[in-house]
Amino acid sequence: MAKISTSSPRQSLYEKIVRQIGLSIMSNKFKPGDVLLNEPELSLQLNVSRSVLREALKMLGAKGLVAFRPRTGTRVRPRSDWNLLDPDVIAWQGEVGFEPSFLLEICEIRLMLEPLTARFAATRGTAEELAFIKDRCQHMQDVVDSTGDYITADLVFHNAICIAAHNELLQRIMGTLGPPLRASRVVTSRVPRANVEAMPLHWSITGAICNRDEQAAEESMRQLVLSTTQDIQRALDAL
Amino acid sequence: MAKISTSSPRQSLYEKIVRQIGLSIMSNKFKPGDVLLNEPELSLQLNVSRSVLREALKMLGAKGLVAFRPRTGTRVRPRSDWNLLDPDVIAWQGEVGFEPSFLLEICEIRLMLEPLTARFAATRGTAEELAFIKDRCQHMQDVVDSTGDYITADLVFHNAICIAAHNELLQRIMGTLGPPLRASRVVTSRVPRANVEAMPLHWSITGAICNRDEQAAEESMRQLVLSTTQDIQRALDAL
DNA sequence: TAGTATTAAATTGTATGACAAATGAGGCAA
DNA sequence: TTGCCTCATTTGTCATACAATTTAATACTA
Repeated sequence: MAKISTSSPRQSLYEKIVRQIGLSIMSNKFKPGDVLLNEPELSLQLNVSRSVLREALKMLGAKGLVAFRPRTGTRVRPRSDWNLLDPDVIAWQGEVGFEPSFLLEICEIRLMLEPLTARFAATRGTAEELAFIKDRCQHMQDVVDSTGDYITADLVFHNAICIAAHNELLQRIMGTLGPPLRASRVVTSRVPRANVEAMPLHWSITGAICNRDEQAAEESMRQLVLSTTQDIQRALDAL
Repeated sequence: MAKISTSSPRQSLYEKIVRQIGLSIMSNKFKPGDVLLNEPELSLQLNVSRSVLREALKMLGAKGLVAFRPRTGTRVRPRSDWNLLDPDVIAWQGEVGFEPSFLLEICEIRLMLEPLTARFAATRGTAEELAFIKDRCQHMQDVVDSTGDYITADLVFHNAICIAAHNELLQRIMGTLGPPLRASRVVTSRVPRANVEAMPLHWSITGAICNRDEQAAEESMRQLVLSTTQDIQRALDAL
């Protein structure tokens, strides 16, 4: 088995600093509106040179997390300015723990995107892509009893459909929404029956797409997402 | 009248460099896979210090445009890795000229998002928010003969609906999709009749939302987006 | 006193030079 | 051929100095 490390083979110093400050912002250690320590002091406190600190801050600035002004300092921007779809921003939020409201918002976005995605897959998917979808659906069936594997297989399945829809921007959005979805699935998959009970819907989606039945593909996908959303909502309420 | 400048009151040097290299990438002057000049030479060529160049490159790296490796150099990443929803990335693409395929992809995303957005607005919008939607619809009517104003009014109208839907993530996505939408509207609005002919649909959306009629709101919004998409498609085909 | 211009201090912005660390390529040997 | 070693190239990191910008205090004037 190769390296498992999710993110840090050999992280550069500036990458560590980016991550560290990014996490500090997500965890509300630095709140929006707050002014960070000035660069010389902050670099001293983090034990890095000012160059490294600045490069890290610039990266955070590029993600919309902070803004710079001479004399005033570096300020954490309001949440509405953050690039919420930036992979790092999403990942850091996940490490700190997603807000339930954020997860529900993602479910809503998914409810908007996925049904039409399935429709487009049915319309435009190549024979190979449809075969792959079917294959991945079968794989879900195979690992239906293994919670962790099932979640991964589920994400791969939905991603396969997304690829068949032939929309690069859509793939990008769904891709960045993957990790939070995984997070919410972990919650819902506590109930072992949920996986088994969701399989019929997955099969009907797969069947509809492979039969080029746009309408059925869209509708069954809508049902699936609705059902998943309800599961997540219930699970979050139970906390 | 205050400053009109759309973007550059007094741009810092590193901001100029970010923009410059970013545009070079978008315009395919640096293609994905290409290796940039090494930092000392590039900084010499751009006439800035290596610090400034590095901070700029780090910002581009934060947006997924480039990757760094010792000895190998700084390489332009494949388009699939770009943060396509980053405001700057979108803006730079726009300055260079959007790919027609990209605009069509955006239309598809819009077709996915907006109908349900209208539905949620009908369900969850406050009285003030609904009043504002109505107000903005009226404003569209008022400026229906002024192409430029109409496009802006249209974007504001759709944004008002988005706000009433109460989904922060959705607002973010629609917000970043705004500029490219404006770009495509500029194409379609050449046909003067298009504006006038679209008004009835806008009014029925507004009416449905204000009457809390979710179903009608969703459906009429779907019709509007479909019709707009067809206009854009025709306009692009005609090029 | 009020209002305005000036000055000063604090912070980011920019430049330069030096060295460390990592990596890929080529040569060398088993 | 294969594996190891050496070396050159490039990014990574550090330190220091000074410029530019902006806010705030201060002095000055009406």
